[in-house]
Amino acid sequence: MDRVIALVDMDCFYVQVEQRRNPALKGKPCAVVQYKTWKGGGIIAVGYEARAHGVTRNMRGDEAKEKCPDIALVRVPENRGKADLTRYRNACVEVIEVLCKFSKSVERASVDEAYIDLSDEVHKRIERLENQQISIDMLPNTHIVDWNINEDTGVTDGNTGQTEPESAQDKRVAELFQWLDSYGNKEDKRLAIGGLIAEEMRAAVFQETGFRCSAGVAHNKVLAKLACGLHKPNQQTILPHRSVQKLYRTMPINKVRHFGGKLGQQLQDELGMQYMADIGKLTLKQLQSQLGDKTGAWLYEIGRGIEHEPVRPRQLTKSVGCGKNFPGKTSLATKQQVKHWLLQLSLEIEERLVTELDMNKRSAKLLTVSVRMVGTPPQSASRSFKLVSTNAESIARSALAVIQCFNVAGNHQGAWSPPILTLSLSASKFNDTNESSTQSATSTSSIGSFFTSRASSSSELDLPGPSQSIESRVAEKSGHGKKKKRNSIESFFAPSQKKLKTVDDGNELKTANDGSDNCMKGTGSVHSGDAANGGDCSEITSGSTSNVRRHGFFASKSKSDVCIGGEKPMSSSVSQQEDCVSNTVISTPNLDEDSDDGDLITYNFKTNAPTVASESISSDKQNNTGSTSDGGAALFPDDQDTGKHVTQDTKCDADVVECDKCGNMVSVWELPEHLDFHFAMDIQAQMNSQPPVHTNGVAPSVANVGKKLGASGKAGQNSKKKSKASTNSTLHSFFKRKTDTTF
DNA sequence: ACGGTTATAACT
DNA sequence: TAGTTATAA
Repeated sequence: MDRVIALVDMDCFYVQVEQRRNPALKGKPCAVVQYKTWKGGGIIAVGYEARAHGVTRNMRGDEAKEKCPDIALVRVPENRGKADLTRYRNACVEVIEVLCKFSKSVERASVDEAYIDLSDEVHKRIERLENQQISIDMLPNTHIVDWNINEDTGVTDGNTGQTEPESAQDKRVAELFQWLDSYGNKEDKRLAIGGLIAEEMRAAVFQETGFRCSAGVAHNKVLAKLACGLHKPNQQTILPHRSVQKLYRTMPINKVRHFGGKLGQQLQDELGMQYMADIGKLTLKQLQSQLGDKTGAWLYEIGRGIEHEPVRPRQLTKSVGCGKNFPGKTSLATKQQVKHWLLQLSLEIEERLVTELDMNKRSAKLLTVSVRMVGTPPQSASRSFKLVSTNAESIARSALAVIQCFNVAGNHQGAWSPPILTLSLSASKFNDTNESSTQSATSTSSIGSFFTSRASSSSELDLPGPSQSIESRVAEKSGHGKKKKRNSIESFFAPSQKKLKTVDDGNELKTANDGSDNCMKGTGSVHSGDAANGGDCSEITSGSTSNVRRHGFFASKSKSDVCIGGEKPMSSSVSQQEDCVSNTVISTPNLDEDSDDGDLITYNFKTNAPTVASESISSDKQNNTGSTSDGGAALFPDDQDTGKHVTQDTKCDADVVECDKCGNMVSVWELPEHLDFHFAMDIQAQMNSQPPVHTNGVAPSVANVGKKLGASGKAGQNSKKKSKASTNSTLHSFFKRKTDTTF
């Protein structure tokens, strides 16, 4: 009771946003839907006029039309084939900004809700206004949950037989008056002032954004939220501590925050509870023995209207994610589809991350890919990897690499087995790019400085955002000890940047920035111990020796060679290991075959991952999928869809980009290899024009890589060819082949 | 076929 | 500690 908390909830937010954009919709029954084809689209917001006709969320557009023929259905914008909620997120920012004028601690709870801790503000006003009375007209839209009047909607109390609107208003005023006049404790007075501030906040929100909202004011978050829902559009409710028990007596458990799911069901099913008041009937011991010490203690207090969850000052989200469902028959059953959607989602993520860096000076460090697959029940799983580039294609490739283990379909035929029902990407672990960026990667080693300088100079040519963030990470990481050197080497193999025009289904043109590959992080250590140390992996920095972007080929090698964490997704963790073969450097596929999709990555991934400590089996739920820990390479023969597939794939896949180097259209999934081609071409040109200089690390590195690669060459035929990779002739043959198949 | 997100606790 | 899953909104 030491706090005064307000929960502001925007009324049918999306609808209001649309009505503001199109004023003609104001006052009319309307709803916002996404996707129109399936039964008129799914409703995600309903205006109050439409609610009056029985339209609800979780209803299809068609049903809404039946209930309310006049309803205006506004469609959520669609981008890259998926719903795009940017418009609403932006509107939310407007609101949050207004709220922040009233308190330092504003927590964005969702796109349309925010908690505000008004304690400090209330305290200030008490000192200033001292004994000033709070009059009813200062709380024009405020309701009080009091002890002697039946709350809950229009259920007549049987007392007065007046007209609805009037009686309601009279009741509100009467209660408010009674409360203001009767309270004697400090707590209620503070809540009253909180209500006053809430009125001001809501007025300001409306004035500055045009949006109406409701609010709840109480001593904690749960009660503020509960109170807010008592009087909804454009009103607010104060819930004094004294009124809690009365309210609880008729409040169904599942209506309260935290009790809407399993917990609430459990309380009802196992403890026979029905209303919130029932919680308070059990002793602390009883609750704890039934639900555990922690939950029990928490429940005990909630039952008494007490809760301590703090309002966490945070206006920005902790993660940026996007996803899409592919229900029923639309499930993704081919690699083509999976790749296509991964790219679409990645494009949105990229856009949002760039904006994030731009607007809030921060960048995400982790990318989590989640999938839900057909099964009974549907199976979910997620994998994450260190994010080193916001580049969509890079993200998409890495994402594919880490979820390919879930595809148990025959490698060929481009099938994806259990079909995917949901695909989503989420970027998190944001770090401010402000500070860390400046203190460059002061790698003292000659090699280090050599590559470092190269990297930075080349990145200057690129888009400011992403490239800079990469550098900052380099600096950050190079900070501690021995990893520095590795970074330098990694940077050599890491992709450089290059701008590419992406043609999306022939409709949009987009500029892609750097090409550093995500999923490319290195632990640098070969033993499991270190590797298991998950997040400790150093990242590959972006370095370049040419203006061409390259990853697949050389990058892969460096990974398998040095055993740089490579594609290994973040650390150990059960399932991943299953896919892993062993940390031994196994053949690294080569451009030759896997030219198709950046599957190359996947392959490496498997071979490397195992560096992690071998533990656990852990539940692994029902994960059929990769579970078959067939450590062998057989499991994921990583679609070595060979040459022809490549061409075929390229043709079928609409996700193609134009290579700046040669002007050819190339599938983004082949880009790394394609660019390797140019890169190698350049090297060859250099070699031909001037005698080989194998002095300081540079050339040797390349040669080394080539060797290892060859030694561990994938399967028969090509491995031979590879083994000579370090020689000119090999390079030559490589070019030749590439040229033949790709062009 | 309740979609798209976001957050946090729990488990390992 | 941190990745993955479950829960809740």
